[in-house]
Amino acid sequence: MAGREIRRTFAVFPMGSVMKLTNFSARQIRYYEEQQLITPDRNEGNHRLFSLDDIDRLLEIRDYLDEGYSIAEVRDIYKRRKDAHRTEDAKARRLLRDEILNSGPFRQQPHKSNTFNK
DNA sequence: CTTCTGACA
DNA sequence: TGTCAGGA
Repeated sequence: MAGREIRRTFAVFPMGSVMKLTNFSARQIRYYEEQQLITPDRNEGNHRLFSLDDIDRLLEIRDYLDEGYSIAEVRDIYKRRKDAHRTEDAKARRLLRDEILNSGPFRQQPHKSNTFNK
């Protein structure tokens, strides 16, 4: 996580900007934070600071809402999305681990009982 | 002036 | 969800 990545997660936008960019009221934005849909940072004065990722998510939430989904349903959508991403991640790690274990200096010697004949 | 939390006449 | 209070 560096370079391009940190820029999307770097929180710098104040409430007022996010309100204009998303057309949501401060009340709604704070509520979505309570629902764990976004996780803005805070500055020295306890004022929220939003990242581009936060804004993207809010715009996405607006789309779901416009499509008729309830906030509870949107919350579930992200929960499922995260779970799917996790199992996918675990799968990738297992494959990588097996790859490392079965090649190079960590290669496991296939133990044959008959190394003589043949 | 902007944003924050808590509360609901 | 809106809105008002009282503070930072």
